[in-house]
Amino acid sequence: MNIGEASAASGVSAKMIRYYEETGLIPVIKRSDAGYRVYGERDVQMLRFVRRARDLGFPVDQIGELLALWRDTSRHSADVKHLATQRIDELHRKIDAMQDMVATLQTLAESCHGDARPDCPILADLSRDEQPAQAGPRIGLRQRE
Amino acid sequence: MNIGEASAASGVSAKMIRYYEETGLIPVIKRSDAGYRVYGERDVQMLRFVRRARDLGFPVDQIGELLALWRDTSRHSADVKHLATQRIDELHRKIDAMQDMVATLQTLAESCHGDARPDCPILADLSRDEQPAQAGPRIGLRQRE
DNA sequence: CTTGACCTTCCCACGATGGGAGGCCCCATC
DNA sequence: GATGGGGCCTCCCATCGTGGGAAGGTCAAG
Repeated sequence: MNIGEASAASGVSAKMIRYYEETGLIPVIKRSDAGYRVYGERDVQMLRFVRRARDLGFPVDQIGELLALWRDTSRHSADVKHLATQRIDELHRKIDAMQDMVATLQTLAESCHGDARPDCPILADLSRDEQPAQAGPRIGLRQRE
Repeated sequence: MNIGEASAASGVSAKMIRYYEETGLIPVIKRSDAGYRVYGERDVQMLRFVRRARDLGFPVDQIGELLALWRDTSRHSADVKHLATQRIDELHRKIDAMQDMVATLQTLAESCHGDARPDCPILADLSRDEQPAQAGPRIGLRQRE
């Protein structure tokens, strides 16, 4: 099976399959005489595994760990469960942060007339003077600083 | 005020201030004879505005719109409110998606013993065969082997 | 044998951010 | 006036996951 078929069967784009191989997330695949990558059923299964895990929001390094556990038939299910619950905790933290943002935005939006007048507390709040020193528990989806 | 002071006063790193200027999010700042960027109070206020909006998770292009509204003293507060409520909706959608992930992960984790045995439904589920949602109409894929 | 879908590698781009090199500039201290 | 250190400048590179595209080799069907 060539990369195109493997892509169609796994739902991972050919670009990303090559990228995963290059970065070591998945092992180097054997080649045909012409240099084409040749995939087997097991490889497709592995790619599907990666895609599902990405869909669930696992970061790539965690997927590497999951893959290692998947390949290791003597692995402890506790290890897998640990990664899953860890991921659940992370998601909860992000959800909380986003709910905080929603609350702030809602407060601001409610105090904004929403008419043709130019005064809007949202803009006033955004530029208000505050102490930027204690950047605080940097809510937000990106890991900055 | 030089960029370092503006950075400290606004909470935006000097790197990012230059980046925002380069990408047009904020206007080009005037320079001293030596080529140093020189900031005024109003500029610092603008940078604070940007940082606050980033903290609230606004994507950069939306911040550009907000900034335009902020500068435009004749703007309609309805425009601002619209952006805010739009952002609230987006956040709600993301929160829902993440809660779905949490639910899936929790179901999987609950059905995993979490002991030393190698069988764990999480791994089985991740590699299970499913219809990969056919990424697109890939014309004429050759069927070999 | 031609055609064209497919494969290969390599380079570029995004968005937002940080790191660092190499080179000016400014001010304080000697 | 000279020297030193720290701030500033512009570039380049890296991240992370993904897509786009060019240039060129391969393969199967007509």
